[in-house]
Amino acid sequence: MSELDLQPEIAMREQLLKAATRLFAERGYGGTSLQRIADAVGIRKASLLYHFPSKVALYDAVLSELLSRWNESLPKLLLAAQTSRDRFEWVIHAGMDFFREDRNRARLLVRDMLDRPEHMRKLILTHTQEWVKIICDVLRQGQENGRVRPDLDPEAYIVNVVHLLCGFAAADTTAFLLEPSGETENPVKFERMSNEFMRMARTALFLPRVETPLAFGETNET
Amino acid sequence: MSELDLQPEIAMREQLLKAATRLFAERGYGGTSLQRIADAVGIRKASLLYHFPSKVALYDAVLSELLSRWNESLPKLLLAAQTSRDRFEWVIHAGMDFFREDRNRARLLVRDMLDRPEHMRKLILTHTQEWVKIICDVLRQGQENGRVRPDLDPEAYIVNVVHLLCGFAAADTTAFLLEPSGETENPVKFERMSNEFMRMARTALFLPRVETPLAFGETNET
DNA sequence: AGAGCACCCTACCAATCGGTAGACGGATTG
DNA sequence: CAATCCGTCTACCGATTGGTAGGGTGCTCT
Repeated sequence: MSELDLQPEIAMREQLLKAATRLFAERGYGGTSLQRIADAVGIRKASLLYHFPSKVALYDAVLSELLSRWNESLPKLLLAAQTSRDRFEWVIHAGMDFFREDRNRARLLVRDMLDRPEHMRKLILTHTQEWVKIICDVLRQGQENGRVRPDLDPEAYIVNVVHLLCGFAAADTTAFLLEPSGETENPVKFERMSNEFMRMARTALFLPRVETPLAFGETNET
Repeated sequence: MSELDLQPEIAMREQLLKAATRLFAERGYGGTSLQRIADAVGIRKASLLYHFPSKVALYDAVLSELLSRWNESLPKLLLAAQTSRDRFEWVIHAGMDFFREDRNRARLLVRDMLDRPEHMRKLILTHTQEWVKIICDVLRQGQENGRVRPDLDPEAYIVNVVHLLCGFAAADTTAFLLEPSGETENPVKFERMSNEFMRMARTALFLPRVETPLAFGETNET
């Protein structure tokens, strides 16, 4: 009886959060019952409701844990980068890795955008408004310096890049178009998707080096 | 009593489809009950189940109607365009308008991608595979002709553009970042989003005209 | 006139939903 | 040892779920 429960109860709450994250991401809030979550970790529904007072409380906990994880990983990257080109690569890569590392995150966020738009709006506002502003300033500086394309719309550009990132939520489905036969494994496809994504974002952002029309094989420093 | 039912029963099935489309898009499959759909059109749940044998049947009907609408609008556009630049603008615009015309479409598709990935995979395959191939061929031709950027990955590019399109599903939420104060009305924001989206897709696709580095104010013919 | 059909209804079903009440066992603490 | 607390349990709640059975009602076709 002692070898059945690996750790006594240290991780029960975390186990629940993990299982709930997966299930909410896969089947949505309405499509996931407390029963199912409880089954996933091998306890009874009533025991689940001891740890979280209600279903929405559990859901909110899942969501806020995700956001805190995001909030703790981003600022470092913003500070770490040096040149503007660096900063670009780093930030986009950060977002991409964050979603690719656990695709449930993207799914969860997209789902919440669809299920509770007004709620997500506030949430996005408080969690991203400031650094959206920062990035926009950098972009406008770049436009004055002649490094960033002058016809780029900074805010709209960022939102579209976010949309591209969210695309990874459904990448398991859409990436199928890369090679319908389905021979290559998913990681390979994601690599192609990521590379092209980065190329698109980069090309649509920077002006080519003067007098060499190709935005291709660029070296990056200030 | 005769003025209550505007048209006798001509449109009952269509009314149901319309209401179901809206509700499924807003709250998802699991989050929408037959009761609610029936209420939305003012009949009883049992009467709904006369028109559609089950919930999934209704859902499938909603989905297949959406797809047929898409299938009937696309080929025309593909044929109508003449030059390759034309074709590009037309196709992307077609997708954009299709989703913007009724944002429930985007929401519904994205939801289904999340809810039933494997199902959507088959569906996407049968409905889009052929013209993805066509577009890819055109892109590769363009690469040989020196009009399309040589480092572009055709398939991955298309998938990413699709992701961008799907972004309109959540645009009500994300477009908030354009101007957090929320003064401008949504149509204005969507216009900005669309313009920047087109600019990104275009810039990341075409090589600039030789010796003029700006992809800006281009005239379009062969 | 009357048989059939299309359409909507009321009434009901078992199953599941989120959530509560309270008992039990095993530690911790006085 | 007794008291207490924590975590899980069984048992139950009313509401709602998707779905069925069958009874009208009115229209059409013979």
